[in-house]
Amino acid sequence: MSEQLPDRAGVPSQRAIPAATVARLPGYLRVLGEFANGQQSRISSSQLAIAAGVNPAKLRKDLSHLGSYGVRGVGYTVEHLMDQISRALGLNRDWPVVVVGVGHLGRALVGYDGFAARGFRIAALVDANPTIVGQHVSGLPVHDMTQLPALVSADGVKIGIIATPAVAAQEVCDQLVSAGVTSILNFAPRVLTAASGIEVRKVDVAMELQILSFHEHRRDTEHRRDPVGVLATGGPISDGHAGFDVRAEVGS
Amino acid sequence: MSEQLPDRAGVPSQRAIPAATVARLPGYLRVLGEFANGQQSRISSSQLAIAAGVNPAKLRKDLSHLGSYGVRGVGYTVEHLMDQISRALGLNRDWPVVVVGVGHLGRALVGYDGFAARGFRIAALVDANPTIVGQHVSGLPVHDMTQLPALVSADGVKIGIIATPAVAAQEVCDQLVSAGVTSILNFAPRVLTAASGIEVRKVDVAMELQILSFHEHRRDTEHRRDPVGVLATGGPISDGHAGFDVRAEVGS
DNA sequence: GTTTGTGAACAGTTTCACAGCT
DNA sequence: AGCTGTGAAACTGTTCACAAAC
Repeated sequence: MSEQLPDRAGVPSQRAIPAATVARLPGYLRVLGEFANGQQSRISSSQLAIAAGVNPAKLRKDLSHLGSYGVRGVGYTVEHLMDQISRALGLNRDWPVVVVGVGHLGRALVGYDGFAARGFRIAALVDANPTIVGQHVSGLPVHDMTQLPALVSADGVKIGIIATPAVAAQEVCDQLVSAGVTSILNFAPRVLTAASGIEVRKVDVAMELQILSFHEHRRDTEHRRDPVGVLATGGPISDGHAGFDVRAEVGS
Repeated sequence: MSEQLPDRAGVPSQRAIPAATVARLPGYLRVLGEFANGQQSRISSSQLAIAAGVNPAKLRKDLSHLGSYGVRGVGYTVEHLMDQISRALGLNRDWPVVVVGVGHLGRALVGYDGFAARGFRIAALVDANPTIVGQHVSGLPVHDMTQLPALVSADGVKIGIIATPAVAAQEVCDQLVSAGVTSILNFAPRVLTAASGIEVRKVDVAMELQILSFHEHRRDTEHRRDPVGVLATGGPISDGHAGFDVRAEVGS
């Protein structure tokens, strides 16, 4: 941030992008894609920020971490910005992905178009259930778990998705890691333990609903105690999208 | 935190639970449930913290915001703690939920057991597609969008789930809000705009994958430039689960 | 002895406000 | 004029370390 490594070549330093920034870049990228479709070739920080649901200053600081330079007095070039963000995220290549667990959720994931749109290609489907193995889902065959190491190494798969029941998740995680996967997206409601170099992220619907429940509950009890205004209760949860106007932009 | 409101009755203040804490409470609750199943009635902060994948100090601070008191030298009572967390999250009641969009994803959600387990009851399924309307999914009829206001008010639904294609999401969001829903979980890859009192959370698979892609990309480029160690690149992304041992506990 | 609860130090993130460039 | 990039301030969140309680 303040530490500006000189960086070997004249390449703008992409060292040390803050975690919070990385988590927002995909959102910017999607919104930029919409502007590009709308034939717009230049965009200002406030235009993009409002569309992405963030504060303009935050957006500019985020972009500054990429070494991405807009033009003062003018704004950013939509295409150039998309290119820079894609590069920072490593999206200018194809990422083969293996999906373990081909139940309802796994099928929903396989059928999701947003996958291919960003360069994620489903390289293989794997399941432990013998009645599912051998089926074809969206044109892809479902393999047995024993095939996992071969499938992963054949395609150089580094990203795995766990869409199994909770009880199987840790075992699947271990097998993915020993097959060579180093990034995991876990949909099972279970804490996963993995070696320290492995990046594990989770999507947990029940947890999200419980957070919403908290808000509804708070709303109730506050109305009861304080019918006029809102007591100090701390801002939005977790991702911390700050609403900054009457209509708050939320989500990505 | 430092401000200790005296609070009207002798009730421990549950004012101002930090957003980051609220986001972790569901995880604690699940892990506690596992210990309860295992017949364990008392638990220490470090035991629970390790199982939940967080730092023990963080866990204790989180619990202290609930006014939840353990016993020094002993630990916490599993059942009492579950009760306190449930209460803080508003889970000691039933929450009817409406699901809009009954495609692959919607069906996966409807079939997900974790729902009912925490008191979330699917009150209604709604879809805009005439070929889906009238079908039964997991025993529940799919209603037409025009029925939304009636369904929501009949059951006092406050929580809505959007599982539609991206193009429909904002329109659905508006309709949910005008029907009386005040908390929304959005699965569509689209920024939603809603009135400031409405709580919107999102689940975005493509975004999660892109964050994993960033990590894989960074791993690649670092190995290339710095084969020995790891350069300063900032910690884990977003939720900030700090690994604090050789095996990092991740997820919830 | 053990373990909690918490002030204080630290780290990360957001926002402000303005200098600097077009 | 307009808009970006960025120090500095403000805020939020995490971790340490220890006094207090059992």
